[in-house]
Amino acid sequence: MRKHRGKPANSDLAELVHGSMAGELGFHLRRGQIAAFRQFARTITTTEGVTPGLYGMLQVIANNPGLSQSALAVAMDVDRSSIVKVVNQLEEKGLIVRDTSPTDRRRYCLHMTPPGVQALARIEQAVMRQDQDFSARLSDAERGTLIGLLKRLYRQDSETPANVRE
Amino acid sequence: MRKHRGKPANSDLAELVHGSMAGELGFHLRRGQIAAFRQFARTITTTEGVTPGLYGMLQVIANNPGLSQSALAVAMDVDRSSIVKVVNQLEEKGLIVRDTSPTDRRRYCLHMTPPGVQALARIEQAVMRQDQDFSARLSDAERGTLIGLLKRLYRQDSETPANVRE
DNA sequence: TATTGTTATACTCTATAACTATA
DNA sequence: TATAGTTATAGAGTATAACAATA
Repeated sequence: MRKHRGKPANSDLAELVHGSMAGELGFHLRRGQIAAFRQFARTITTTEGVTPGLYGMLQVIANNPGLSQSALAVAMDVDRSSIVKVVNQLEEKGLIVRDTSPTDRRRYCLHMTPPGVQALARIEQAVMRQDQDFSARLSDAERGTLIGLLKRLYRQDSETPANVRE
Repeated sequence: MRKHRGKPANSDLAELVHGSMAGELGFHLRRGQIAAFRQFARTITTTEGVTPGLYGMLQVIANNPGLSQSALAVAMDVDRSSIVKVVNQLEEKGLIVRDTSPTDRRRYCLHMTPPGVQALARIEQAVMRQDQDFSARLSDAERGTLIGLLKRLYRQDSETPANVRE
């Protein structure tokens, strides 16, 4: 998580021109996402020690109990080797457990622990509050519009037919 | 830049539930941005060898000729020590030059080279085309609405009074 | 004293490849 | 043969701290 630095002391940096990027959707998307990460870091990560990625992982485990590490890796869109350390951390924190699968001894079934469920419930409240604060400048209707437009954007990426490999 | 892997072979991963994240703006913002990065990687990075960050840096240099490395660092929101390697790369590629400042011998003035200008013009065309493709599912009006809503979101982050340090 | 660019160093996140134990 | 989890290793990308030259 990058630390958020304040405004620069150099006032001659204030009026930088961004050229054609000002018209690019990707540019504004990136900036919006960076702003969202920052606010998450200021509020949730500082108080709960959980990054957006870790929070997402907890939500996926909580909402899909018993899923394997490989399944979690796909859900998080990272390699399964990259999942190991993170799952270790969540386990060491006592938030989740690796149950051995009764049917396949290669595989772990990931579950929340009772303290994990409790922690997630608390974090979830904070995240939802923070998310509302973040979009405080938008009306409820505008917020809904924005989410709807974003979904239509990124779904084009995930609606590739499953039998087609790139 | 992360490589984009195709759909998983495991079909049991298709229906993962995301719980309360489905209602969080930050979640959809992140997914939208990841999708945008991916398309950029598929198109621009593959053909031009330029990441979104490098492209942004070239645009800032091109549109603010003579700026210092420190100014560029502020514009990119990274530490000035992190800028050195990237500026080296752009210089080695012959896209920019470090001119010594006539008034301050500590400082470099960054400028595009003629080949750099040419390369950026070509990349910019590709980026704008790619950006249009990315939002092909939106009408022009919807695209404008989306950009407008995003601006209102992230500007709350940058409209902090300059004299207030966090 | 403060600032600019630089270097050394470390940390995080991620990927690739190879290994093991299962299937 | 293929899959699940793991390890070793490497590469981005970034930060912090300290330094020399200059202001």
